[in-house]
Amino acid sequence: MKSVTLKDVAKAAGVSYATVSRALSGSHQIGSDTRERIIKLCDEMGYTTNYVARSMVTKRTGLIGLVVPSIDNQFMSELAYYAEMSARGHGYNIMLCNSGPDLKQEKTVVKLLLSRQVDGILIVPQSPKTYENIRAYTDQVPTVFLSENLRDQPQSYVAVDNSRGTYIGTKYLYELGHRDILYFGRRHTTTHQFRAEGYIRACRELGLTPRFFNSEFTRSSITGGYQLAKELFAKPIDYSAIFASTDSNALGVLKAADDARINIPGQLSLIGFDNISSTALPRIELTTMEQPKRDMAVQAVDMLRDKIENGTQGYVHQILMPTLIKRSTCRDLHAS
Amino acid sequence: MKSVTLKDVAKAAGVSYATVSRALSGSHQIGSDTRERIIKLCDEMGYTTNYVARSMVTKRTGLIGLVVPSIDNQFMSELAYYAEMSARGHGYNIMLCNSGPDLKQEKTVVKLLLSRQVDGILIVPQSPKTYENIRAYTDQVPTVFLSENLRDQPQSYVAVDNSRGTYIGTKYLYELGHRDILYFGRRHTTTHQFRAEGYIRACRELGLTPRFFNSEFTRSSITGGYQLAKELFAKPIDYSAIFASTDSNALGVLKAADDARINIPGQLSLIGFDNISSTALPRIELTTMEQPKRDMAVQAVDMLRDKIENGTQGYVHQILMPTLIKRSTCRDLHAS
DNA sequence: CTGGAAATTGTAAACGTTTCCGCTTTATTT
DNA sequence: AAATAAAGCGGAAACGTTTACAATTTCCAG
Repeated sequence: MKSVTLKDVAKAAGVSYATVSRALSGSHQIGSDTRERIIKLCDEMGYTTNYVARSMVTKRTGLIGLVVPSIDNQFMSELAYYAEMSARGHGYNIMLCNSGPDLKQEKTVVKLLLSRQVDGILIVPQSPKTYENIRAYTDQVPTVFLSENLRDQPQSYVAVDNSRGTYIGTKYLYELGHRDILYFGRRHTTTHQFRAEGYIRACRELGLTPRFFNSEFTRSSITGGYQLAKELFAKPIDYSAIFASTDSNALGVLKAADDARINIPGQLSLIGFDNISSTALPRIELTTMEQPKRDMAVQAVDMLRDKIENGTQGYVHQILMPTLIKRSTCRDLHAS
Repeated sequence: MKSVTLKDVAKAAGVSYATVSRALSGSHQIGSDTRERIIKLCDEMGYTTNYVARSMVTKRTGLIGLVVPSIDNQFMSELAYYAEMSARGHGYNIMLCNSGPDLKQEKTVVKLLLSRQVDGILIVPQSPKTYENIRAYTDQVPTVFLSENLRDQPQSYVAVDNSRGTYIGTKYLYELGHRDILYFGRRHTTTHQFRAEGYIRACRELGLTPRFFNSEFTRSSITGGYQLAKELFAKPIDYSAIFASTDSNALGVLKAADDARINIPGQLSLIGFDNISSTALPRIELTTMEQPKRDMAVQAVDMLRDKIENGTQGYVHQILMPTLIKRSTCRDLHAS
């Protein structure tokens, strides 16, 4: 269990341990012959550098805290995958924390991460309140927010252009011949305010009347969407398409429609937002607006690295473009 | 950016920093009046203990390395969720690493985790070769394997009773009236050997003839299952049910069946294994064998904690029971 | 009062690195 | 050949804790 340290190999090599350190760090303050000899020796003795000790003196841990509401969520686990791969490629490791549904836990894990001396924090907020919830810590450590637009907040984030996403999506529905489009789902977070705005803007341009069906309390989950859709389908259907604020919500709509024997896309078209992997499943094939998760994750760690390594101050809002993924839930009304 | 240390609050309190340390560690080597005074002061000054420095002297980091082939996989992200929650509840944090598809990367991340001085490693193997791949490290740090049975290996793991799972599943199909059941998918990892064995055992008892359709190379993915099922459905269908080795494979079968206009469960019944969350989706509703992911994760971290905290030697194989989740892809042949 | 045990606090070492500073030794220039 | 520069290496401090040990104070019995 006792591992070999710098001192051990120094003794074996007959040099000071400063020399061993230099040999390994690729410093040019050392002769190439001794360097090779020492490196070979380290290899033989099975030496691996102790990051904890190194961190002690360099004041850098090479650790990035990743806090997500819940890693068992397709959107976040995809983000986490790309973030970890990218971070590790640049010499960082990821400390994963679930912040759960309540603000207290979110604050707790952020504090914990600070205690752990992470070099930076990547956080996908659990709610719009996250910003003020952890405000006290964001100036103690480089932080970038992921996937939730904070509108005018002095914080760095990368997010998709949500407004543009719904704009593109409703325009697509219009081109397919739809004139009565219902916007369904969430509206209360900033992300969803943006999405609602894009929808409204498109309606204005297209001469359509925006219509909403939403509830303050529905969560972005399948069951949340299902329950709300149940209510919706109890009433007469005087629209030809639904724009769901979220893929999960759309999946709930799909389920409720099946229950009510409403044919999608035969009687009703449906489009979602996010392009979570479930949407591509057989029998689902949901048309949706894709969030470029890979780019988002990669750019977020790049942004964070810049703050960490160059001490970049200020904040930047990185907005990525969503793209339309055409699948099978939207009917072309022009077609026979 | 400069944070307040023990020395700072010691100076402010007019005591030595050993005293401050004792006040915070809840040691009873200290007067309760000074303790309270110091704790209050720490709070006011915003002191948080530096885990890196603490680790230096305690030789414990409170870090658990979690290595998974890919976190953006429903099964693993669920496991990761419960593992992180449970670990944090016991004072540990999770360092997340994707090991990808190749053994080299898996070895690399394990080495990295050792350098990081993690107290233990939780690993879901990417292949049966994982065991020997990281054998050199498993005696340097407490390690428990997750979800892949290693049969007689001297390593601790927690896994589901795969053999029993397929046994229960095929018995269920039998009770529904099925007499020709095809086992579809993977067979080459130990996990899948067990699954195949359970299927064979049930067939023997029931007087059925085991039949396999598999390929050495199909991966446990939807597309892998899809491609293999394409081949399968090119031939005549002389069986009434398919037992897919994996939910993902089953989803591939579903897709291929839809393509081939084979009605599931009308013409063909289908059962999977794992109960990944996609199986519960509307229009999918796959009948499957559930792996108790939460229990698996929790027990794995308990096992690891025992090794870490009590220095428990030896190894233990923890086998959990799978349960049948009846949904809509298996037809009851007795019913009208 | 006094002796000594118990309670409280201080001192200092240790953990394994990195890095600044200075001392040799060798190479280069004039 | 002397003077100067450069290269290679060792010594030692520092990072922020915990903890064994020593020192001091408090308290109570005799």
